[in-house]
Amino acid sequence: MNIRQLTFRLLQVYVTVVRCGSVSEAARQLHLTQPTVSQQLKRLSEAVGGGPLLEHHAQGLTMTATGQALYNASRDVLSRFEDFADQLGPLHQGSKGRFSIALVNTAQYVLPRLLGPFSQAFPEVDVTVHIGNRRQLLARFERHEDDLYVFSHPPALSHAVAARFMRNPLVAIAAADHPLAQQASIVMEQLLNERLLLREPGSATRMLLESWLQEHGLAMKTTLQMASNEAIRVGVAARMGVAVLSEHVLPNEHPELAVLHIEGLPIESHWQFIVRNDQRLPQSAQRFLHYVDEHLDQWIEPRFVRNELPGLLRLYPTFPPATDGPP
Amino acid sequence: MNIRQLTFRLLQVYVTVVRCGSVSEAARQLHLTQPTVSQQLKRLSEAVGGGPLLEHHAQGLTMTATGQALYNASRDVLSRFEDFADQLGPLHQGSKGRFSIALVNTAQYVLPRLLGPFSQAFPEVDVTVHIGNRRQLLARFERHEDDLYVFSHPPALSHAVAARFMRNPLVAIAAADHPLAQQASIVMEQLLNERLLLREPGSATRMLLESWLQEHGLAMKTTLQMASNEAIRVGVAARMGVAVLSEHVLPNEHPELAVLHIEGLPIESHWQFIVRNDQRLPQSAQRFLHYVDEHLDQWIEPRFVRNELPGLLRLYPTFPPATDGPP
DNA sequence: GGGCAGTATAGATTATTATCTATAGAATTT
DNA sequence: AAATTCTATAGATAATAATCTATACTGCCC
Repeated sequence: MNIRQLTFRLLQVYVTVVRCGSVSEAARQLHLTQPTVSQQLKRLSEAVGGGPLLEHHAQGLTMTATGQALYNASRDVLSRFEDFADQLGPLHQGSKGRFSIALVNTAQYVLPRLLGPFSQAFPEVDVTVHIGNRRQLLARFERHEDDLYVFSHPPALSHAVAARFMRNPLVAIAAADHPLAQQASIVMEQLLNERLLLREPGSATRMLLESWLQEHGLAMKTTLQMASNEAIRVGVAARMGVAVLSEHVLPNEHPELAVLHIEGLPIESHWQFIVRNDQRLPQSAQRFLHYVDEHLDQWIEPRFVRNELPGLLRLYPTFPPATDGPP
Repeated sequence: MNIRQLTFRLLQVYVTVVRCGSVSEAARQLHLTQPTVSQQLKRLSEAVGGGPLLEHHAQGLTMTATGQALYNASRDVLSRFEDFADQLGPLHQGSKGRFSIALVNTAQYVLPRLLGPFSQAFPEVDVTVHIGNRRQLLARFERHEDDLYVFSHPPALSHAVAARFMRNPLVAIAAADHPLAQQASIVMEQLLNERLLLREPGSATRMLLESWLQEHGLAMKTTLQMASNEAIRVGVAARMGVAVLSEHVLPNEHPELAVLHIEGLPIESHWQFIVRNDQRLPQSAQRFLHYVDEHLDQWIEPRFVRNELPGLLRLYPTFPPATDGPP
């Protein structure tokens, strides 16, 4: 590999092409013509010298093994220099920068409570938030699209580490004047006789409920799928049926709704941060995790706190590293 | 910072200049003329745009804060691409590459037992070993010159993590026919009445002994400084005096020497790996640590094993990462 | 088979980079 | 103070890189 003719620009172009999955599209994003990008790729491939980087298949590009390795290295290196660029001005340490975080739908109710104070404390950090259901998030995770992920049910962790930070109990709700709302103790079978309002298959909440039922040898009967948690909440209040929802989805005051007392509920689950360990974590994202660790107790009700961040933060030691070095 | 006109070559030049502490010297090493290097520095500084990088002082160069940050980033980035280059051929994972390790003098007796099998198992890894006394090693450590360090008495750990891996007991020895050699129990005061052969101040062995004595309110009397542990060993056999030495320095069979039974001895100390955490650890070095962790028991006598590597290795998770990636 | 979108190659132009020699200024040593 | 060593600047040149336009080659979709 001829490192002498390796430019950061070249890597930027390469990463863009991979991200876009298309040479032409990348050219457009970079405000270049398509032949330029093609030629850059060629030069890069020659500089690297490990055979071709990309292959053209039916739908879009595929990376070769070399291409994949180069992609990983490029991302790491570009990220490292973004961090450096952020350190430039007044010597902030991760208090300036950019990172992206992807959330499962349900977490969007609680994450603002962490992100809000954080971005107030570090206004110079740009946070990009992506919200999606579990399936979408898994795709993003596979493609290394974000720096941080919040899952309820984590993906296979061979290339990632997790830290739970918050309890996410699922409770059953019904309209306040629903017959079941009066009973002191209900068994799940009774609930299943009602019409059950559900999120789409693949959503974390639904998966949790399904696996809980399966464990207890039960199955759903009448169900009605709805697109969002709000829709479900409103639907329950309007007596369309009952639902099992994250407790956090409920507003603080909910006069039209009643939490049912079902044996075995609430179903315990947790939100957790997931960090890839085959990919650099930007300083600003490290800063965020540290900040959350320090302030979690102040931001959310004690009964929901479950802070496993210290274990994760051990991976990013002695932060901030401050200034140091040879004389 | 204009990342577009940032070349790996420029970073290489910069790192070399910093390492050499001199523009001219760097030019020589790089087979360039001095003005070329000067100008490269200028261009780099302009590309970075965070003010000057270096300052010329009385003795050599000093980095500015920006310069230091750039130096760190450059080292990381170059190291990352070296790893990538090593992955190129047949897809080895850290089984090809290069890293450097710095040892305290005493450890040179035991480290070959780890490095030997390792480089037999991974013949494609180049290991550079530096041996020095504690003082020299600290200087190297400060200057980020190596990837791995082996200390007995670790430096301040604010930018590093440590893992002990081996006991290093210090014992008192005398000639086999020395009067003390016959006694079943000796107190340290008796030993101090003999002439004590010592390493130079700053050596780890000597420091340990001194601090042990200080703790017990004792001080040395007649001493004789010698340059190496072998010299001391031979000196003791030749009845020049007695000594306190690492047990590992003794040959397996030592008919001319006797280990004395002194109360409070052996002084317990440990060898430990030190890894900077403000600097990337090359894959091959990670590989080495993993390998040591796995095979330590087979390589050294059980009574000397003290393996704290797992704690350290948690920092470098899921190794090797194998091939993975977006579809 | 004729478009159409994506990609690659060729040739040309301009901008930038890498490098040199020569020289001058600073600092250090003698 | 002279000599030596280091560093910076200027001017010149060859090499390389970045980029374009124009064109040709792919598949794929009707």
